[in-house]
Formats: sequence, C-alpha cells, structure tokens
Amino acid sequence: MSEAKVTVDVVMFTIREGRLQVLLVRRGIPPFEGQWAIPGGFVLAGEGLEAAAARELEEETGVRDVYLEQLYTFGDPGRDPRGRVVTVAYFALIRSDLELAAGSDAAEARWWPADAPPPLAFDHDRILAYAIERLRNKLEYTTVGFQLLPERFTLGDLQAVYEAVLGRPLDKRNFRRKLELLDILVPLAEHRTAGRARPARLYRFSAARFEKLRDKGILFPF
Amino acid sequence: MSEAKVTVDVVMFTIREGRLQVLLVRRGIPPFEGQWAIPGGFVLAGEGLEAAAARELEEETGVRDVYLEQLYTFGDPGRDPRGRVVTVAYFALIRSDLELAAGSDAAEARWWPADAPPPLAFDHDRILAYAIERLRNKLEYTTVGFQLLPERFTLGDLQAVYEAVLGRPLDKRNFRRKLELLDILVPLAEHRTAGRARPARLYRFSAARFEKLRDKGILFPF
DNA sequence: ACAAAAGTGTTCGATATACACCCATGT
DNA sequence: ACATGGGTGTATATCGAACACTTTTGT
Repeated sequence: MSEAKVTVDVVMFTIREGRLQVLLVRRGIPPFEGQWAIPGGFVLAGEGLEAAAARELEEETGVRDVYLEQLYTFGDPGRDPRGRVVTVAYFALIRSDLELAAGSDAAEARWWPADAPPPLAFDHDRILAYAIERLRNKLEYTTVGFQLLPERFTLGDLQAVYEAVLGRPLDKRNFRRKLELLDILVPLAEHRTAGRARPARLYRFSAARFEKLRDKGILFPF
Repeated sequence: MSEAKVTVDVVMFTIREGRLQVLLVRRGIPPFEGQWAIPGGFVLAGEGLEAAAARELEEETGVRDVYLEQLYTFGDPGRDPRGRVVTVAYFALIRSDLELAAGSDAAEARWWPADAPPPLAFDHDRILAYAIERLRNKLEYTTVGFQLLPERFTLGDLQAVYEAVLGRPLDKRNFRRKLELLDILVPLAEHRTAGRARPARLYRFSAARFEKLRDKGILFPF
C-alpha cells in the first residue's frame, strides 16, 4: 500500500513586540481537538505543493506574495492517528505591519512567541523547532530578514529583527558596516521619529541590487 | 481529493575514476520505459520515509549505513503521467570502495558522471541538479566528503574528492592546514604507495572528535 | 637520473570583532 | 536638562588566498 494523505503545514513567522512569533491555530476537530497546531491542510487534487502552502497561508492570514520556502517532509507512520499522513512543511515570513484577517476559518488563530509555544498537536513541536533552526541559519547567510519588515524600515528595525531571531545582541556599528558593504539597501529621503528620540532614516530593500550580487556569484552574502 | 501515491527517490553519489558519479537505473516498465531514472519506489505501509529511502538504497546497491539526507519533496501535479505522485527525494553518499551488488532488481543499473547524465525520466533532471547543488554546498561547510572515501584514505584522496565535487582545483597546503586545524583526522601508522611516487600516509576520520566540535558549537567547520 | 606524488611555511589582503562617544529630537 | 535611540571610526585578531621548493619512492 502506497496511498497516503498529503498535507502541507506552514510555519508562519513574524516579529511582534520585538520577538519572533509564530502563528498557531486551535484545532476545532479531532484528533487533538482544542490543542494548538501549526496551520495546514490537505493538498487538493491538481494543486502543487507550494501552491497549497500559499493557499493555506492566505486562508489563515489573508496575505499573499510572502517569502515561502519548503522546510522538510515528515512522514513517520503513526504521526497522525487517522492513518498515513505525509506532511510537507513550509515556512513563511510575514511582514510585521500586516494584520491578521479576522478568522476566516472561524478557528481561533493567534501569534505565539516562537520560543515559548503552548503544547502542540501531532509532531508539530518538532516541525516548529526545525523551522526556527532553519530560519536562524538562513538569516546568517542570506537576506531573508527583510521579509519580516514593512517596505520602509530603519536600520534599528532591521537590527532588532536579527537580534530577535538570533537571540543575541549585535554590535550596531558592525551591523551597519556589513549592510553598507552589501549595498542592498536604498536610503530614502524620509525619516521616522519614534518617541522622544532622534528621527531615523528610512530604507528599503533593493531586490535589483541583490540580484546583481547573486549574478556575481555572491550567493548568500550574510 | 487528497490521496496521493508517495515515493522516495534516492540520488546516490560516489567517486569513480576521479569524477563525481550518480547511480541511475534503466526503467523496465512504463512510463518512460527504457529511459534512465533515479532509483526510487513506493513507500510501504507502516514504513518511515527515511526507512524507505534506506531500503531503496540497499536494494539497489547492497549497501547499508551510508550517509543519507532528505533533499526536497517534489509534488507538482503532472510530474508523473500515472496520476498524483509525490516523491520525497534523498541523497546518499556511497564510499568509493563499495562494489555494486549484481542487479537485484534485474534492472540495468550503472554509474553515470553526475555532470553528464543521459536524458532522464520524469522530472529527474531537476532532482539531480538540486542534489548536486546541495552536495556542493554541504561540502563547503560540513565534513560529508569523508563519506565518499574508504575508511582509510590519504590526504590526496580526500582533496581529489573535494576537487571532483566542487569542480575546481584546491591549494594543497591550504587544504591540509584547514584539516589540521579541524583535528578530525587520525593519522595511521601505515602508508600507501601508488605507482612510482612517494608513499602517502593513511588517515581515518574520527567521528568522536567531530562530535566534540559539534558540542562546542562549531557546527559546520568546513 | 628522472618521473611522480608527498610533504611543508610565509606573506598578504579581507573580513570579523571589540569598543565609546556625540547627535537630533521630544518631553 | 535629560532621556532616548540614531549615527559614526579605529585598532586588532582571525581567516582565506596566493605562492615554490624539497623529499621519497619506483622505474
């Protein structure tokens, strides 16, 4: 017997309150009814895996066109009491300025700190741990960090993202020098003033310049 | 409809004749009958994905306990004319001293240069390309290269593996210094003499020392 | 003797890290 | 005036890259 059900689970990360947070939903049906879980669902007939993940993402958050990457496939027999279910896990990065659409699935959904989630259904604790590890690694040698910020952001915002995900403080001057060398940020004319501190210059990510780096073989500059 | 067939495909690499080679099988049945393909097959009921990959590996080569890592999952609708087939691809590294067991599947199987394979069935050219890319990346910051060599090997052997996979020459002195710093090779008393050249010292990989590096947070020293 | 691969150190540039003070604004 | 985060430069250590000759063996 080689028939199985195939699902996608999408670990959606964001930055809220200066911390890395993950979207979880409370299950409304057995198994694990009432438990928190990583959002996911069955792949439809004729639907690609990544398309299914993007669909779940949009159903859950109302958001499209975000960073989405395949993570790992979990298929141990017995991981789902309903029978053989193979799940292809993805992870996604949600910009911190995007609000969750009100529960389209009528299911309860909320952000949880990624390092302090509630008990999770199925083997979802493993999936979450794996996603966090992958995100940390990616952050160190890629530029995915920008995907967690609004289009316009300050260097302080960006550094805060890196610190939240990596879980350690970074040196401001070294961080900025590294970014300057990469030359993938475009300084904008505007500033943003927060609280009673000096206004900070806003930047945006330049996909074009990043592509040029890639073309020159500098694949993962971070 | 969420039922699908689940297969595992295993991209098996080795070093032969100083080149990176990949094991391919000629398909005996439709679809793509007579075409070359990456070995694989259906996941059995109650069988884990990695277990299925290890079984395919052993059926095809007679070899067990080799380096095996999940690569990516391909599930585009239409990738298999028989219907919805999701394949979880793995890649494996076969030591260069291991001989293929005579065709247990009665199917033709042979090594092909990884950079010049014949036309492949399904989307297997994509899978192979992805596996090569991953292997190259892994080689640069991990120690998987040892998995392609016999237990006892010379530094020249090891460098040849890296050069074959990366596709570029490496500096002998820099290569050796790096290894010395890592301190994961154990020099043996024996030497091996090849042709009419000076005999070379044999080494073996020390998994114990490698684990110590990992414990100290030096995850991927290469 | 010579062909073949083994073995061995140093220099240089680039990159990563550590570290402290002044600036512009709101209250 | 002071509290808050923004902004800036220098010195040092570490790592990677480039580079050439001697040694040991078989023929």
